[in-house]
Amino acid sequence: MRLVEVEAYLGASDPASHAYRGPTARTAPMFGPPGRSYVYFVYGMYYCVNVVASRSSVAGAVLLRGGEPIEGVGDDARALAGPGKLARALGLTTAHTNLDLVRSVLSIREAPPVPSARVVRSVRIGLNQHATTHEPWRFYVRGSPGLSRP
DNA sequence: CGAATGATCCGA
DNA sequence: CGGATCATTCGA
Repeated sequence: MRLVEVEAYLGASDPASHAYRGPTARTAPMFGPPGRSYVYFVYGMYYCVNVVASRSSVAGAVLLRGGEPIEGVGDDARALAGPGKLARALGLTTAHTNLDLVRSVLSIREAPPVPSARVVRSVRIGLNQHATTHEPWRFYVRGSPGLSRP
């Protein structure tokens, strides 16, 4: 798949982040080395996949919120549209948390750059409590069918 | 809009 | 321990 929507989460400075109140068993990967996965279970039925993106001991990760299928014709264009659906389509669960994404079963690779005119930067969505950060830490490809919100 | 559905975390 | 919470999704 091709990633078309992501959101950034930091640590102590980001009230909306799972890492806001320090490390726990669940959020430990967020405080570990970059390039690993952080997968968690929400709402009793969905998993969400993150890529840890800051150096060890500094919390920071990127939530994968949307993707477009690129292999397998006839794929539902919206099968990866949303963090819960993306994790489900990839078959990822908490069993896949804290895995090395560079040299492991999963791999994230560089792709031809998306023209910057098609990249939109906005505020994060789906956040409840906390004065949700007003920082524009959500990035997505304009018009993609793989977005969590069409 | 609200239900589904269960792990997690904090406060007591 | 108990209950409030939740970075979601789907269907009325």
